[in-house]
Formats: sequence, structure tokens, C-alpha cells
Amino acid sequence: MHGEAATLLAWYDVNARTMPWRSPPRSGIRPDPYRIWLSEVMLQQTTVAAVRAYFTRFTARWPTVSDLAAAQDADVMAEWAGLGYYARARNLLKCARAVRARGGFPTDYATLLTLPGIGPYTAAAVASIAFDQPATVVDGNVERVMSRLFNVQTPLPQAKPELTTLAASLTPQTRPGDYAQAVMDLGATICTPRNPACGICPLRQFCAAWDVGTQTTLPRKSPKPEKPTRIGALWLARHPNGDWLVEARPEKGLLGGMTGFPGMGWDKSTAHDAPPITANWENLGKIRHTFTHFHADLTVLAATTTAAPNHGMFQPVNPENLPTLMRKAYDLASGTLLKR
DNA sequence: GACACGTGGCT
DNA sequence: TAGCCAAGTGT
Repeated sequence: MHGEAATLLAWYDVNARTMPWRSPPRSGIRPDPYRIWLSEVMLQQTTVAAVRAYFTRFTARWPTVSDLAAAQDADVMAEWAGLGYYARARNLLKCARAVRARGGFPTDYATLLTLPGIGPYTAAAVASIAFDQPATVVDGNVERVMSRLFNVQTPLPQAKPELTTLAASLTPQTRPGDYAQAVMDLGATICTPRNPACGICPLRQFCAAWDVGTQTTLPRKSPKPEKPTRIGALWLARHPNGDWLVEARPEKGLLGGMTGFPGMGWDKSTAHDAPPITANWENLGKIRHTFTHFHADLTVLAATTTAAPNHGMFQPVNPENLPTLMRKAYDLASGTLLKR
């Protein structure tokens, strides 16, 4: 085993963070593949702090992968609301049903990779953490740690293949799951993007960036394109009985599969060119919401009406089950209308 | 390879 | 405040 891996495992034995899906190192307890898979999907581009509550709710409601496979699509989407990247929830259900159909999770990287919503990272994470296979996880933490250990000056994303090769070269044959979590914990707590704690880093003696003082400049990143701003509107029609006029968004694309209010001008997939219902619309002001690749400045128009809608349906709305953009509009409209 | 795809916390 | 960042995947 490389000195880096042995040193990191010894550090992890003492410093492993506690998480609801994790079994402590050297505890002898095999982690539950369902919980590892669920947590890894939730953790894609998402912080541990944000995931905790969702993970607890999901596992309380659906304790096994078969329970999840039997769930209603709408229940899973509603439970995922607010966590973002909703394609993950759609693929989560597809994957759960595929796993149930084949009688359990596959244990090897290549087969895991064929399942919906499981890419190179998640396949390696599940194979190593849940099944003790020597697969190499490469996430943002690993990229940062490797770029510094080996002083890689190539910017991301071009550097990804090189960093993957370097990460694989350090992965041990024993305790690969603990090793994978150790690198990620190191990246999350010591080898951080800004102000890395090199003074207490167990890998400092191995670190090429530390030797030449480049650690805070790594990994280099190619400049990102500027975000455009899209201008538009949302129509929030409220029935006197308390229902709201909503529509199910298309399965694919922005906020796919989620409940939303009819709108125009900001989202090509659901654009309407006229209000969804005849009403005396009141301008309540604007909300601003930033997505990964654009800003949305939306005027919120609201009305109370009993007219027949041109599209969408009047339904009860639980704001907790709305994606955040729609939640912002709801909060503005419900606050204003209820004051009357 | 480039781009679409959310959200909340931190600086 | 505006931008950066977080355990990526699908097309």
C-alpha cells in the first residue's frame, strides 16, 4: 500500500465524521447498500448538511429499496422537493425498480454503472463503500486533493482524466471503502477549496503543492460562461376554496416532474403566451431565482377566481412540496392574498 | 466535450 | 452583493 493511503486510513480511523448512512471504521458493521446508494445520489452536487434531513425522511418512509420501488412517483417527487436536480429523484425510482426486479443491488462497478442515475462516481462509491470493491471514487474533493498532492497545473475539466489516473494509482486493495471516504473527508475538512488547513494535514509530507506553495491556487479551473438573465412572469390563481391553479411540469427539463404555476417568458418548455385563466390580475412584484446556468427575474401576477382554466388544474398546494422558485412565488402570493 | 440541470451556505 | 462552491449524471 502507498504511504499516502496508509497514512490517510490511519487518520480516518480517528477522524471519520459521523453520518446517518455511514458505519464507523473498524466497527465490523457492513453498511446497508440501499442507504449507501441513497445517500450517494442525494450527495451529488449537494452538501452533507442539506442531505441529512432528506435522508432521514426518506429512510423512515421507505426503509428498503423494495419499499421505495413500490412508492408512487408523485410521493417521491414531493419528498425530494427543495433538494434540487430533480432528475435524480426520477432516476432514483427507476433505479430502485430495476434493483427490485433483479433481486438486489449489483456489487461490481461495471454493473452498477448501467443503472439509472448511477455514473462513474456513484458506481465507485457504492462498489467500494458497500461492497468492499477496490474502485476509485473521483469527486470534487478527490480532484482537489490529487491536484495538490501532485501539483497538477492543468485546469479542470481538462485535468479530469489525469486526476482520475493519479487517484487510481493511490487506491489500496484493502479497505477501499474507508479509503474513499477518507479522501473525501480530508477534502471536506482539511484540504478545502479556500484556506486549506495544511498545518494539520496528515498528507503534508507527500504534498507537491505544499512543497512549492501552490496549494491555494489548485485545482485551476477554466473560466465559466456568464449567466444570462431571463425575464418572465408566473400566474398564481387562487380559488376561494383555497386551491391553486397548478400544472404538472414535463418529465424532462427544468424542474422536470415537479408541480409548478403556469408562466411565460422564462422557460421555453412550458411557455404560455396568455394567462391560464380569465381573471383580474394583480401585479405583486418580482421574485429572483438563480439556477445553475441562468438568473430568472419573474413578475408574480395573482388573482382569486372561480373561472374555468384554459390549462392546469385547481388543486390543494402544500408549499413544502414545491421547488424553491415556485415556493418563492407562492410565499409572495399567499402572504399578500391572505392579508385581504 | 459542452451544456442542462437546483439549492443553500459562505465570503 | 455577486460569485463560488458542494460526495455528478444524462444527453
